[in-house]
Amino acid sequence: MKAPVPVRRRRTAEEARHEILAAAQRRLADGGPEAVRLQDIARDCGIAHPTILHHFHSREGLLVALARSAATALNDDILRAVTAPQPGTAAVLDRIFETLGESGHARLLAWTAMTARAPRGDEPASLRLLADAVQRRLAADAAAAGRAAPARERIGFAVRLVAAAMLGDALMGDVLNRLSGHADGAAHQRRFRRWLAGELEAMFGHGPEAGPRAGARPAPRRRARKG
Amino acid sequence: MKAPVPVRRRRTAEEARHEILAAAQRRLADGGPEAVRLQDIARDCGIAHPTILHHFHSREGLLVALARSAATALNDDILRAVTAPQPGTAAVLDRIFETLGESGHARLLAWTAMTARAPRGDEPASLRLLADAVQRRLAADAAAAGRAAPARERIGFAVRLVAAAMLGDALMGDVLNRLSGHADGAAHQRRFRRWLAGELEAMFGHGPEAGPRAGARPAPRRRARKG
DNA sequence: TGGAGTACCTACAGCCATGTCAGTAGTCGA
DNA sequence: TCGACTACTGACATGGCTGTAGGTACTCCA
Repeated sequence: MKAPVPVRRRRTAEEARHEILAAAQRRLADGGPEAVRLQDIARDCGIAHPTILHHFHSREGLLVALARSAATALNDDILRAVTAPQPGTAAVLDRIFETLGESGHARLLAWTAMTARAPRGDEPASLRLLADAVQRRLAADAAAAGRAAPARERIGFAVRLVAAAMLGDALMGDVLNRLSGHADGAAHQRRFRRWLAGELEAMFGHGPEAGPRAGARPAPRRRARKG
Repeated sequence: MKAPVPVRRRRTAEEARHEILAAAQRRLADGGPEAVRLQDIARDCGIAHPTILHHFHSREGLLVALARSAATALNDDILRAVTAPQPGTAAVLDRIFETLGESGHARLLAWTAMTARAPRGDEPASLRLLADAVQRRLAADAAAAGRAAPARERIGFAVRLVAAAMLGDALMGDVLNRLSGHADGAAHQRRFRRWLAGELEAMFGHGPEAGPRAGARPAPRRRARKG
């Protein structure tokens, strides 16, 4: 009845490490930090737990690797979300939020921060790169519209604001929803992101009316100014 | 040499529970969730670990109590920060950030969210109350200045934005600093809060010039408008 | 002042997660 | 096809953490 599953499946070391990390990430994301147990991860991967130790030397080694992989994965995701072909601000926020929330990156990052297992600052300063990208785009748009480009520092702060807010929201969105008295969390969070997108565009003289008012309108169509 | 420390110190049950929770909170705040061990907490309190079990029945019981106490403590802190006698926006942000960061409430809350040990929604919707308070103040200020009061929904969103951002910053500020390429984290975070305060005041037509520009000025003196 | 109640203790039991060891079985090159 | 290499395994050792049992001492009240 049961298919003759090969008793052993042999992977390359890299494959094995990757599978194990993925399983560990899943465990961490939806079970909290205490759920990262070698035996469970091993079961998820269909291997014996000493194999994990073989590849990562110790549980601590696995956790460090996990933190590193989380950081780089997050970097990649963020950069991809921004480098993507000219989406609206709201779309960017949605995409970042999804990445952070659904793939558990926010949790990974939070856990990383909480346990002080942060990788040695050898990762690229991705938020700075991100701010650079945003600045370039805003400067181009401003030039096209005959306005002055926003100051660099404000852009940096805004990026940080969005990063912190999206992280906080991805991580503790449901708590915030409860504290706000909102029953339907997801919908409210979406409207919140729409609103934030509008405010950001207004903040940088980029919105449909270039005024400070944006309200909770559906995502403003900023492409109109260019077409 | 060693002072004749009383071998046993007898507390009321409430005192004991309180001490234990405080110690547990400290452990959690600066050691991560895996650092909440009965034996360590007991040592911190100068008691034997079965005493903790006597008061909380099990480790899980302690954790649940911890989550509850964290939620109410955070509520209290937030409300106190806002109910306080008319501080500037920047001061409020600083105070909330401190509460969140230094007393480890952000970490407690994050852990609560991560392990899905959230207390049953019986806590007051403190963010809603907070938004109410902010709305009252803004309405009064607007009336005094002969302006229209900001819409309720925008205030709610702004409160949520600030909450998420302050949580994210308190929890993962150093990570954000590294990703932004800022070496001196604390100073940058402070300037960031100043900037955010300015933007918020501008956003609600409340700043010194009521314009969208606020930059990184030192906290605007909005009391001038009233004196 | 004696007894009930309970905060607190020491000692111990059991469990479970990490880590070790010695061996097995795929893979690859000579 | 042989040998080296290594991914992988089952069985076991170990340590530490939670939880139990039974006793001790403090407090309060009749």
